[in-house]
This record gives sequence, structure tokens and C-alpha cells, in this order.
Amino acid sequence: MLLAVHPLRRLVASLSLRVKLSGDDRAAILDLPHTHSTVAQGGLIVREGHIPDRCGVLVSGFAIRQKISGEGRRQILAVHLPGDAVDFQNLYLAESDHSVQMLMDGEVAFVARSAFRQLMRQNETIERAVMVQMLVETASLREWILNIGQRRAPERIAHLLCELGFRLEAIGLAEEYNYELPMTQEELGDATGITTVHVNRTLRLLEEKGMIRRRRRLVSFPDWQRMRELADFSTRYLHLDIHSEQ
Amino acid sequence: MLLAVHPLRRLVASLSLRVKLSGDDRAAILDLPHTHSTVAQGGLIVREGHIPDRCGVLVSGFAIRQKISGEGRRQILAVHLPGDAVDFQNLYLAESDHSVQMLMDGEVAFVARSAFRQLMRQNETIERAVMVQMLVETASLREWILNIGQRRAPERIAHLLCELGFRLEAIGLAEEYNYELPMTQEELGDATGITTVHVNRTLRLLEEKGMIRRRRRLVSFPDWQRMRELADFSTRYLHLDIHSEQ
DNA sequence: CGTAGTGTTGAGTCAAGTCAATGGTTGTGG
DNA sequence: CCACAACCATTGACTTGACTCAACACTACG
Repeated sequence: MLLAVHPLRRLVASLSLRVKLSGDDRAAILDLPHTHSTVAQGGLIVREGHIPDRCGVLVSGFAIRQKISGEGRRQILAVHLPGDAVDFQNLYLAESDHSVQMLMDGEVAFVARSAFRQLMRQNETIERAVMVQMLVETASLREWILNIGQRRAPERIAHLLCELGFRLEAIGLAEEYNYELPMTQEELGDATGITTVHVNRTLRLLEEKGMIRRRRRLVSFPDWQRMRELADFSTRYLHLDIHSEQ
Repeated sequence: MLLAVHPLRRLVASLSLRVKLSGDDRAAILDLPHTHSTVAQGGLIVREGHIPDRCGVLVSGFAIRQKISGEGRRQILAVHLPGDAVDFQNLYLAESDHSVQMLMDGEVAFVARSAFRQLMRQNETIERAVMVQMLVETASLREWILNIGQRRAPERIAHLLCELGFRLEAIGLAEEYNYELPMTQEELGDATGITTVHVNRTLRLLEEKGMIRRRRRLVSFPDWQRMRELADFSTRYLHLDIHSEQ
């Protein structure tokens, strides 16, 4: 049973969320030459300072995009789910200014950057799909800034939990927005600009207020709507509503 | 003396900072059909929720990219200088998730989104130049997140002042990194996630430490290198070093 | 000369950080 | 199978950076 599931299938599904792909388009993506390997927890798929000549696609497992300050403090910029291409951000740049790291053991497919760019020039729909994906990533960064810059700890954490729930739901990896949190409390802190200790207290607070329920890393939301309101979570920035045709 | 200076000249210059453009490339950009108008301070060039069908290019004056939270708090995401195209972020999206506002009276040229995209498909160099510009904007958002998420108020403000100085210097609008700050202290606060009062105290602190000097809105840096170190300001994220050829 | 927008300063409060210790879970190797 | 180590989560006590509220000063402009 070779290749029970094609490594790039999730990428196709992910791109299809926002741009309608024809059978030919899908085939063209699946035909991209690629390698396929497992990467251990903590492994880097994109390295700051390196010249990116290939684009990683998450097949399984989660990853984070991160940047380290001069004092060695780590800021998490985004969380990537299976199906995400983690290197669109570097497709046209000479040198990566940040890195992408696996949150757990997982599989990654690698596609040559040149192959990606060639396919984009050949196929306008795929080009658009990639561009949309890139711009949605950027939109997420904007919301991330708003979150860190303007919200208090409880809302900040809540917003991150909502984003994860919503995105996992969209790709079928959550049920009723319940999911297993792929991050430690330290990582939640690095993502939201809050210390580990305060993340812990804030999670407890959210639980006491009945906004979340926890068992191990499993989070569930007794009242998803109230949670969304508390978190000030709007889905507009994820641009998921429609298949934009032009 | 009609059109003493072509409204799109600064855009050409701005794109040329990172991608080498031939004479034909430059001419093609200058030939883009466009309108040209003045926009008053506070005027919106991009509106959240609107469908962007045209792309604004700053001819003169400064603008900010911003997002408003559900509680009405404003977060500034980026500062745009003359020559910046402020709508690349929406070129492939159906609806803007944020807005761009003039910081002062200024001139803006508008190019139809379709014309831009058509030119990009026709001319691979221009396509690359636009993509690079888009990705550098995204890189700036990442650094912005690091700044707000991991640095203290003095370093945060210092970093913003460094970024402005460096970018203004790059387009010839600063002398020795000295420039007239285009923002009020309230705006500095909204950009860094700090209250107005604390911005004021922090600026005083930076001045007392000899990192900056102020006269009105004019800022200068007695020791630019020390300032950069304090701010933990690296220029890598601006990707300005080279004309990347591939 | 009055008004509106900025900038500045002081006093008091609070959200979040720091430091430090303890508990729980998982995995591993003797 | 147990003991230890490593990692993660939790809690308490104390500190502090930043916020809030409030007043006042400066400047530009009609």
C-alpha cells in the first residue's frame, strides 16, 4: 500500500478552502516533485538567515513560526496546521528573517521553490490560490498584532484558542471546536506576550468563568458563542467565507 | 508646468530599492493608468470591509495601516512613506480586513487593481518586485509583533523610531537619520501598545539617557549605533541589502 | 484671544511580571 | 517494576512596569 495518502493532498484541500481548484489544478499540484520526510519535535523547517530554496508543506503535526529578539526572547508569530505550506513567505526573498519549528514529531513534504514558482506562472488559478494563502497569512499577522497590542491577557489567550478552534474545525481536525491544544503553556505565553505563570492563572480564570473546560491538553468550549464574544474573535481576517472568483 | 514630477515616480524608486528595474520596466509602471488626488489628514485610502478595486500609491505625506478591536481600541500596524503602494495587501482578497489612513494631508495616486495584476502577469520583473514588496511588508509585521510582544516600552519606542529613521534615510527623506516624526504621541502609543502618558514618559527617559534629542517633532540621534543597540534594531527584516536577482 | 489639539507631570492603582517552591505526568533504563 | 529525570503545570508571596485619572502647559490657528 504505497502512498495510501498523497503527501500534498492536505495542501490541495487547504488551498481549496479559499480558491476553487479544478481537477487539473489539483492534479498539477499533486504532480509537483517533492521529497517527504519526518521531522522531530523542535526540528526547524525554515531557518532564520538561511536561503530558502525549497518550500515545506506540513503533512502531519503542527508547527510554529517564530522570531527571536536580541535578548533571546522568543515570539511566536503563527501556528501552522497540516496542509499549510510554511514557506510562501520566503518564495521571493533572498534570506529568511525568521524560522519555523515543529511543535511535535510530524511529516513534512518539500517542494523546490523553483517548481512552485514555475507552476504559479503556468497556472493562473494556482497562482491566485497561493497569493491568497500568502495574504491570509499576512492578515493573520495583523490580527495577531491587534491581539497582543490591545487586548488584556484573558482576551488574548481566548482569542488564540478561538483562532485555533476555528481553523482546526475548518480543516476537519476539531469536533464542535473541541481540540487537543498542541502547545504548552510556555508556548501559549510566547505566542501572546505573556509569562508562563500568568498564562496558567489566566487559563484557570477562563475555566472558572465557564468559558473553557480542560482535561489534560484537551480544550472544549461550553458556550462557543460567548467565548467568541469574550475573545472579540471575528473570522473576517481569515477570509474563509467565500470562494472569491476574481 | 503640468506634472513636474510623475506621481508614480516614487513608487518606481521604492520598488527599485529591492529589485533592479530596467528602463522598460520603469516606463511600464509609469504608464499605468491612474488618477491623482489629494487626501486630507484622517482620510481613509483603504477601508475595512470594503471591496478594494483600486490600489493607492502614496505620492506625498505619510499614512498608517490600522485595525480596530471590538472595544474600539486602535492598533497601528505599519507606517507608510511616500512611494509605498498601500494596497498590495488586498490585491488578491475580496474584502479588506483593515484600513489605511492619512497621517497628514497628502497626495495619493490610484491605479486600478486589474491594471496592476495585468502588468504583473505581463512583466515578470515587475511581478517579482511587487511580490518582494508585499513580503517585506509582511516581514515588517513580524518584527512589529516581536517588538510589541517581547520588548519593554523604551526598547519598543526606540525600535519604532529606528525603523522610521532607517526607512526615511533609504528613500532620502532623512538626514543622518534625523527626521520630523510624522506621528503624535498618541499615535506612537497606538503603534506600540502603550498609553499616551507612558509614551510621553518613555520619550523623556530616552532623552535623559541621551539616546534621542527632540525639538518639536524633530528627532535626532546623538549616537545612532547606541540607539540601534538599545532598540535591538536589525535591518534584516527590511531585506534592503541587495538587489536579489533570483 | 479663545479654542482645540497636543504634550507634560503627579499621585495612586492594578495587571502582569518575578522569584521560588511544589506537584503531576511521562518515559526510560537499570 | 521501580526510581529517577525531564518536562510541564500549578500556586503563593512579593515587586514593578505600565495604566488610570486628573490637572495643567504649550502651540497653532481662525
